[in-house]
Amino acid sequence: MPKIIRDVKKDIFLSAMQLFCEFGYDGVDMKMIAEKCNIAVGTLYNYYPNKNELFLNILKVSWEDTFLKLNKINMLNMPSKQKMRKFIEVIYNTIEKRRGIGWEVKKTKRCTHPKKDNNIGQFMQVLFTDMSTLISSMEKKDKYQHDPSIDIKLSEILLVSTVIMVDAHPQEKQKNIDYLCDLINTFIL
Amino acid sequence: MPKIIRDVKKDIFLSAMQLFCEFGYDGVDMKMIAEKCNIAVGTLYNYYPNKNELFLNILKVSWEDTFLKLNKINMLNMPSKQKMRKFIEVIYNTIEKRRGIGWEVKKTKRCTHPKKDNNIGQFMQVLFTDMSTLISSMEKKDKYQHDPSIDIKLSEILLVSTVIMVDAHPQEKQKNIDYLCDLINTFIL
Amino acid sequence: MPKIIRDVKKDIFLSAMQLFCEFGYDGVDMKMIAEKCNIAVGTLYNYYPNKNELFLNILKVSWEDTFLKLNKINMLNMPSKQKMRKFIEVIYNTIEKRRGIGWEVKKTKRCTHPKKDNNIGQFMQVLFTDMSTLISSMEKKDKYQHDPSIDIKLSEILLVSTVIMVDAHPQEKQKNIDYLCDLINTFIL
Amino acid sequence: MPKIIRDVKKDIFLSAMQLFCEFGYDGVDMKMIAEKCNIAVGTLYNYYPNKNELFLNILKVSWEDTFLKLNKINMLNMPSKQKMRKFIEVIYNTIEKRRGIGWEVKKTKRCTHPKKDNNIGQFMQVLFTDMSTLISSMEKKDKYQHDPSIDIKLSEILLVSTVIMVDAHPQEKQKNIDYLCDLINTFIL
DNA sequence: TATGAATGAGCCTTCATTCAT
DNA sequence: AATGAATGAAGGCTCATTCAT
Repeated sequence: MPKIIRDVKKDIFLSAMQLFCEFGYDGVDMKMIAEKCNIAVGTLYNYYPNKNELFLNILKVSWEDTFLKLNKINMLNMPSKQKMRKFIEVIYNTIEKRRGIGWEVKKTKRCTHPKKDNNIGQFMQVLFTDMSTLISSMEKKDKYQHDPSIDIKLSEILLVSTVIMVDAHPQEKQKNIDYLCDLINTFIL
Repeated sequence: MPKIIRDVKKDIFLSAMQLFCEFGYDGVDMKMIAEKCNIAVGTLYNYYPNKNELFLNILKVSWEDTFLKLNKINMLNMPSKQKMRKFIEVIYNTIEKRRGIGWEVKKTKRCTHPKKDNNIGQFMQVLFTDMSTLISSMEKKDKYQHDPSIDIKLSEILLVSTVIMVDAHPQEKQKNIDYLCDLINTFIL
Repeated sequence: MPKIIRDVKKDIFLSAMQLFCEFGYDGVDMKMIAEKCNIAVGTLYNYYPNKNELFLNILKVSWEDTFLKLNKINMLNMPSKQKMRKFIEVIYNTIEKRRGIGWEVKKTKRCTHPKKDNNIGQFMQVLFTDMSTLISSMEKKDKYQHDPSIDIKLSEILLVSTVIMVDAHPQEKQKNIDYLCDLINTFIL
Repeated sequence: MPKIIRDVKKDIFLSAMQLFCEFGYDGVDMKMIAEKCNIAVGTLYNYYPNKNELFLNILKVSWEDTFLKLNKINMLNMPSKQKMRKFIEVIYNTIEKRRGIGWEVKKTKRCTHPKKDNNIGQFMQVLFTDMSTLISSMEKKDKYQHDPSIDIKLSEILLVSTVIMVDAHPQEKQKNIDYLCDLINTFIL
């Protein structure tokens, strides 16, 4: 019978995630997180070296899970368009769950805070790249077939468009997904 | 022979714009702006009442000009797709000039600081709405014709997609525009 | 054997009080208070949410204690004039201890900054009112007996007169009190 | 026919007085004064070396006039109590007209801002002294006759009490004056 | 490990005063 | 004398991070 030991690190992770989702990076301070976990501020720093890393970690883990699912879909044997729809559904769900954090997708290299070296933008780059690798396995229409940048661009467009749909029209999930499919399928065979 | 008088207000405007573009709203402080203009911090406040207004002003002016152009295009007598291309070119140019500021798009609904409510998000709402009004005059494909939300969604998707293209692939302007046209034309007749 | 733990909150309270007494509200800044306590500015804000609250707190606590004493006196069974002397002694002592803070009396109605509305004036109103309630239980001379404003006016006059006596003639406590008694007893039976 | 030349110095004086009356010393800034006079801020400094001197000047001139009147009354041949009533009426009127400035009466030596050497408190000392000289010529009741500090104390009490009456009960002028007479006459023969 | 008070650099904004024109 | 833009020191407050217990 396993002893119920509170997994503080997880606790922090989840609480911070909720807060970041609701208020965004700058809208959350370490005290809020600590309070939500019922621990002291100092304790946070026993598990995560700083606010930035904590945020980054949340971002990474959130998407790791998503990528697992995307990979599975990718291995299925089905037409690209069908795959793409499944793709989009998974991405939509992820962003829907993460709300606020989703927005940080739009912080790329340029918008990094100059003083604090937050490498969030860097993470986004990785996210886009990973996503594009998956997309690269889908067949494109002739016109785009030989364009080396099509995959990364599709992944970028898909992600930011999903984010804004989730944010601006949260009630219309199904329709949003349909739009997004139509949108991306423009390029898919 | 034009008098060479330094137009401080313009100076501030431009310097601030560059900085906001590069570092985002939160990444810029009034001292940075003042230093970039070689003026004292206090001087900034002779021209703009506060940081938020300065930013908002940059945003507004940037887009005012753009809307003038978009309106002109809208009145032209030509097929929707042609119009749309011209549209996208204008928008692309605007965002290209303003770069990073585009990212503040994220300040829409959810992610506004609970405490310091700068009304940037409010501005973005207006921007999206105005844009969608213009788009509403273009004929959509049958499938989308009776969807009341299509215009606003197209404007949202167009804007965020343009922002990310400009940001991530600044060297491929022509190709980006082509993609964006293909993307949006998916919905246009 | 009492533990010698520095009570920071008390420390701040006392230091701030001394400074406010000496220099008035506007003459004191948070840095001065912090320096007097040998703490960082930020620490102040761990104990009091802002300068105004800190000041108000000092004001309130100072007078809370005083009102307890005044109430006790009020319940005694003795001629009004005797009561009044006891009253005045207590008030004099309070003001003597708090000195300069008394001057903030001026923050009543009119002279409040239009912009930064600290509610010191509001507090003074309450103070005057409470005081007048106590005074109302004392018998007035016939001439003033039916005047509804006599109590509040007496409390106002008593307080400001005490403040100025304490301030201008700190060495003559006994004589000051005698004057004040004569002054107020003009109206008391 | 005298040319109508705007007396700028007088203009500044009057505008500043009105503003100081309404908003108090700290509630008025040089720009407000300049705007009220329709002159540039810099121009103010051609007439008054700084804000403090301007304020002081207003204070002095305001009271100079009052002292002229008080002196006249003092020379009249009438019972002390009658004189005193006339006295109080003049003082009441002065303070009533000056409202906000009246309050600065209560800034005595202690409450001077430490950094800026404002000698307002100093002025108040002079005011009290002058006033007490006038009062000294009135006959006191036996009990107080040989008290060297009675005159200054009476002047202090009279002034601050008048200020608070004017401020707190502006509608009851006549009654206020009656109270003040009763109050001070306690000491006058 | 946990605590949470302490830190202090940093931010936005104000305003009396100066000075080139 | 008049102008009013420019100055920059201050002031109130925040918050990521540290550290003694």
